[in-house]
Amino acid sequence: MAETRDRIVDSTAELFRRQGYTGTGVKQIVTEASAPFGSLYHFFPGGKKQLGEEVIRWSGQMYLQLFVTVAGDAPDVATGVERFFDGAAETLRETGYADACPIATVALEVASTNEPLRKATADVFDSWISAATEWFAASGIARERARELSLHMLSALEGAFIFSRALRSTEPMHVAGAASAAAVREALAAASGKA
Amino acid sequence: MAETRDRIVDSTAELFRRQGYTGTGVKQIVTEASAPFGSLYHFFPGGKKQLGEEVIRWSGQMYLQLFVTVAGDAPDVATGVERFFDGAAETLRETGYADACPIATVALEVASTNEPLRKATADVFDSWISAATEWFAASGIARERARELSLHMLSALEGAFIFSRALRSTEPMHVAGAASAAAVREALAAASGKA
DNA sequence: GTCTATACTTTGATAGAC
DNA sequence: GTCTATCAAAGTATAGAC
Repeated sequence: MAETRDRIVDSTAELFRRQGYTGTGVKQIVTEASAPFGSLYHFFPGGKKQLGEEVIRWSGQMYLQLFVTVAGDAPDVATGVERFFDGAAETLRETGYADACPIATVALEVASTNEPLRKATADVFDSWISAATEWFAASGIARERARELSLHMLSALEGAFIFSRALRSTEPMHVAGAASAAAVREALAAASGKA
Repeated sequence: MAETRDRIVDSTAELFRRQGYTGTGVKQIVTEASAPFGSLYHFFPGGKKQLGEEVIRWSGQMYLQLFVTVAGDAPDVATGVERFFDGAAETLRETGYADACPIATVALEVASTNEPLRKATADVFDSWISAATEWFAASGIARERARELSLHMLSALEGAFIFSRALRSTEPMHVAGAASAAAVREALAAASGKA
């Protein structure tokens, strides 16, 4: 079994993604993590706020890593995009439409109510956008176009999470994935045609 | 000044969209609505749950109406799409990135925790998808393609709200709007080419 | 319909023994 | 580091006078 501190972070991340920040209580966190109540305030003297910020940043890194692993293994970027969306759809189905983006719910909750946490979500999103932009650019797509593609793809992904979870259907995720992959293929064709 | 009941619904909708369901308290609602505390339970005997469900459905209708008004006035569907996204970006900027989708935050919060409210968000989303599909189909786009376009466009819209609010930037919304409009133009060209 | 007071529960957080 | 008891505040909801 992992360290107490790690279990707390892990459980919090899982609860945040399903119930959001305000919907998750510290008592529920320590119960889920099988951790002593006192340990939460031992490791996170700043309480729920400090824990929340750390979980947002950590979850964001993990999810970026997942993207790199799943999409980076594909033969080309368009296929990589499609695989990532299909994987997200499969995860949704397997978990009863619970496990989606680890920080989207929190991001919407705190955007207008909690500046430190909002900043944390913004930093995570910036890191995703930068990583995707670099990835597309490495395939020969002009940097400006690569950034637009990244923003549109990530927006489609996040929005598809909302629809798929609410409708309990993988259709929105599969459609968004196919459309995003198509946009990437087009950009690739335009880039190679120009070269 | 509007009726007490209407003010309660209106204020709740505004608070839900900024802070979500769990983040909004009934005391805050009546304060914001300048309504007597007892009136909330007079008009909504089912309490916060009943009020929440009604607000979700009402907000969803209002937002669909806004879409029809803004996008329906445009000379063609692609321009309509672009105008709606640009309008959303403008609203975000004007309100300090607070006023986005009226039910997205709630939808993510309740998707795995509150079945009646989840159902309400699903019904609203279904109505949006159907309306957009009909709208695209009326321009000659094949119904199946029209549905895909609708899902992708609405996903991009919702996702762009997340990024724009967190990053406090209209860029994601403008990019998503331009990309969605481009996809619609392509579908229109394919439809007229085939005819 | 309005308004106040209040009951009951849950929340985040702290103290202090071990 | 662990664990329990407990606090003050905020949450939802109800009762009853007006």
